[in-house]
Amino acid sequence: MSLRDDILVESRDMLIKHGFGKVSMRKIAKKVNVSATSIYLHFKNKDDLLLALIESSIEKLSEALNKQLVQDDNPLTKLEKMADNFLSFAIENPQEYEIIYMVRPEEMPKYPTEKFQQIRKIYEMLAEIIREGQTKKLFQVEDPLMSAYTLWAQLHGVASVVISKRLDTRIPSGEFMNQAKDHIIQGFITQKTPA
Amino acid sequence: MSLRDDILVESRDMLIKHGFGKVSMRKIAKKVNVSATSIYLHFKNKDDLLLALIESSIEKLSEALNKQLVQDDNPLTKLEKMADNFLSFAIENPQEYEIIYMVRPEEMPKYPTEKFQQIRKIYEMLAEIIREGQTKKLFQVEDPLMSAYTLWAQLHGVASVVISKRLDTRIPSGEFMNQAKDHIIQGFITQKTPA
DNA sequence: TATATAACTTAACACTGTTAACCATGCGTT
DNA sequence: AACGCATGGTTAACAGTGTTAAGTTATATA
Repeated sequence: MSLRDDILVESRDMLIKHGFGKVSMRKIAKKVNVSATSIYLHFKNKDDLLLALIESSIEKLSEALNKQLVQDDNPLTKLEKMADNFLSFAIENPQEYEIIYMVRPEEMPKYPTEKFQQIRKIYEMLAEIIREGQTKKLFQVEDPLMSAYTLWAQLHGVASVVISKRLDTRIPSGEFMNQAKDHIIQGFITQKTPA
Repeated sequence: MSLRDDILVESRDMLIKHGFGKVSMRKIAKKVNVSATSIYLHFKNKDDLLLALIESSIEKLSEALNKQLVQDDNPLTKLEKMADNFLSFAIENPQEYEIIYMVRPEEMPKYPTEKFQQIRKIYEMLAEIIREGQTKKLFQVEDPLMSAYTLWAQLHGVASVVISKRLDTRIPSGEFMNQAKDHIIQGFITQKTPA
C-alpha cells in the first residue's frame, strides 16, 4: 500500500472518529509516521486531500442509496426506498455525510467539476426514476432533472437538521425523518388540487 | 457606543464581506484599534462572539420572514410568502444565513439553549399558521410543530444547495427555488390520494 | 560511473485562538 | 487623604495551524 493510500485511510479514520475539524496535516503525518510536509508530495494541499475524502464518501453514499432496490419496484417505492437509504446513511455516518456538504462556498469554485461526476451520476439516476414515474402518470413534474435536485435538496435539509442537532428536543428524530420523507414524496405525487 | 458593540459591528461586517472563515480575533482587534486579548474581556471566546453574531442574524431572518405578510391572508398564502421570504433572505444574505447554520455539531452541546429562544419562536409561529390551516381543512398534517420543523428543514436544504453552489449549472437557481418551494408546500396540502 | 528524479527531511514563515502576568485608571471605604 | 480593589486595557508567550523553501538520500536510468 502506498503512502498516499495510508494518508487517505488514516485521515478518513480521523475524520470519522473525531470530525473534520480535528483533522490536521501534522496529526495525519504522525499517524502514518512521516513528516507533515510529505503529505504535500501526494496532495496539493489540505483541500485536495479533503476532496479525495469527499470523493470516496460520495462513492459510499452512492452505493448505500441503491441498497434493497429491486428492479421491478414501481418508481414511487423506488424513490421511497432511496429516500430512506439517504437518511439512514446520513445519520449512521454523520461525519462522512458532513464532509460531503461541508466545503464552504468561497472555496467551491476551486473544485474541479470532473470530481463531481459521481454525484452527478446520482442525480441522473434519480431523474431517470422520476422520468419513469412521469410516463406512468405517477408523478406530476415538469423537469425530471430539476425535480431530482429538488428531492435531493429537501432530503439534505432534513438530514442536516438532524445531524447538526437543531431539532427540537420535544421531537423524536426518527418520527421527524419519516414524516418529512412522506411530505417530500407527497410533493411529487399526481393529484387533483382541491377546488 | 461600547467596545463590545464595536467588536460586534466590525466582526459582523467582516463576516458579511469576507465570510466567517476569514474572521479572526486579531483582525477584529486591529479594526477596532485594540489588542486582540481585549476581546476576551467582552466575550468568553471566539465561539461566544460567533454566538452573538448568530443571534443577531436570526433576529434579522425572523424579521425578514414576516415581510409583506397580511393578517387576513389565508394560511396557504401565508406559508408561501414566508417560504419566499426565507429563500430570498438566504440568497441575499448568504454569509449571514450561513453563520446561522454553520456551527458544527461537535460544538453544539456547548451552546446554551436559551440563546435559541428566538429561533424557537419562529417555529412556534410557523406551527401556529399550520394549525390554522389544519382547522380550516387546508392542510393535512398530524403534528403542526413537527410539520413546522419539516417545512423549515426542507427550505433550508434548498437554500443551502443554492448558496453552496452545488446546483447543476444547467439548472437556473431561480426556477429551482420556485419549483422546490411549490413541491414543499404541495406536501402539506389536503388531497385525495389517487386510487 | 554520472546524473536525474523521486521521496523524504528539517527549518522556517505567517498565521491562528487563548492564557498569564502586568499596568493604569477611577471609585468607594476607612 | 490614603488604601484597596475592580475595570479595562496591555505585552509576551504557548501551542497549534497550513504551507513553502531548501536540503538530503536513495534509486533508477543514460
